Amino acid sequence: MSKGVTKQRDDFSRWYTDVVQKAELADYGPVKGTMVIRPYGYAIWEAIQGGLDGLFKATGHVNAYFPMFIPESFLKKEADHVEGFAPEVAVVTHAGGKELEEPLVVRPTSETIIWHMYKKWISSYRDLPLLINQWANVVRWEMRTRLFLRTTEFLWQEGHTAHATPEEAEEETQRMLNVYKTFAEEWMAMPVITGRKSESEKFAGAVATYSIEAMMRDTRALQAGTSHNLGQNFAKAFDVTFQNQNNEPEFVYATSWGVSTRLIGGVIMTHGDDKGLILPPKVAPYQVVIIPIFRDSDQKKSVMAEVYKLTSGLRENGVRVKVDDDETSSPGFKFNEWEMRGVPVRIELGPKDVEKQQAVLVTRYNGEKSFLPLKGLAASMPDRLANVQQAIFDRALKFREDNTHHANSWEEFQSIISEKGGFIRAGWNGDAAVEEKIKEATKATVRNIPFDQPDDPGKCIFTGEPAKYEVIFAKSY
RNA sequence: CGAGGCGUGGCUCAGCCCGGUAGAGCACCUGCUUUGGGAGCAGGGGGUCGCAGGUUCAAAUCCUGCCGCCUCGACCA
Repeated sequence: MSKGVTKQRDDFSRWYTDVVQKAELADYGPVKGTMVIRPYGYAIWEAIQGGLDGLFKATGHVNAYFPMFIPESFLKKEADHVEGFAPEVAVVTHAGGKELEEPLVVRPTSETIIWHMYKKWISSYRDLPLLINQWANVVRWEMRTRLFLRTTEFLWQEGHTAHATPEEAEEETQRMLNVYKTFAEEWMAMPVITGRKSESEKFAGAVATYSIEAMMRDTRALQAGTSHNLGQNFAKAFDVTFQNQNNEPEFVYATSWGVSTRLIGGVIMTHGDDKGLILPPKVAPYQVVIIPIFRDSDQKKSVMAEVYKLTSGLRENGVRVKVDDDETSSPGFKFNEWEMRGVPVRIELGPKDVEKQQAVLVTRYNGEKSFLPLKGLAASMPDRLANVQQAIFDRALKFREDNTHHANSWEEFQSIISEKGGFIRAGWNGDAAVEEKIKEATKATVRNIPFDQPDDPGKCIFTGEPAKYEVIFAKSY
């Protein structure tokens, strides 16, 4: 591993790829656009899965698994859906040494196969709601790819629910969007704006799409999760009806919602600095790394005795701790290495510390160094980690606020986008053609229409007409 | 698909113009000395120069074709 990474200020994209590879989160696969998620990166994903899965279960969902191969004809059953996904599906035409009777598509998302199955499982209002989630991989043949942010194959979870009324479906759609908001903010320390997507950006086959949008450290926007109200579109396409309490047949109402390994990209770009990753304690594979320091075997003995005592104390307090006792690399090397990997807290313990019964503690996000008595250190760690978690959230929120602007005229809008970047809150008349023109002129798009609306959305930034909403404009990933 | 660029040890690249023993830094291995912010010295292993043809006494180097990758545009969690 060579020293350092490209500075964020010099080239943010290169900084990102450098960090991903040097922190050993991921590497490129041999097929264009594919990604190998390395153990350290996968451990972050496991922490994300663990947190989200708990929130899904707490809201009544259960996990299941549906096949990766879908008959090509399924995809064609919903008009918008096929139109949206056809260009990016991988199709299997040969298998078992023969050409297949019907080609199979590798799922780009699972609505079609799931609704095919739901038809078999739903017949009465008593079968509803049906609240299923799956953790899976999906494949979308994208033209331009970037590790974690957009890869040909990626890991995600997709929730697919079935309801008896449109109100229930809408309620579920919003509930899960809020689960995503809670997770993003409380686990990943990534502040997000919830809102509805414009017609042009909504999911292929949805009635309405809602999203959480976060700001990265280069002030661009990242769509970090989406929740869709699918109405009866898929129920109609797959003929899924239930008998209601009046003994009448009715099409089922659907939702789907998902987040992906893109979240890892989000956490990197929300908190990272020129020394590398900064991980929120709640999703960090290791929350504390201990680096023992010694010269000879006598020192090693006394230092390691304290290290093991401290380690077991931390574990008893529920802290994920790593002891880096590799004797082939120097302490200085390890400091840099674990900073690159974003471990929230580093503890140095050497002969001087054993003598004084103290340890050196350095917090990653601000580089603060303190000397603390060994006594009580382990017990205080959960609180310290909680403080770090809160501090990096606050810092990210302040960054977003500092880089969110209001524009009152088209000229002002253009100059903000070209000179400052960031989010712009501005009025929009809701016209897709206007949205497209703004995109052509500035590359900024409507990220979402925030739920949090002012009493008067003002005038449309482009046409000057009365605005329908105040929306978030930004350049995005 | 349109426009540029690049393929040489694991990585980053030099060498190519002007044909003649395949190199550097990092990484790796061994030994000794080191270890509180990316240790030092000594020794060592590792490359069909993307692939296939051609020119030549001789090709990493010149010519032709093919393949792959990267950057920028049209698609997107």
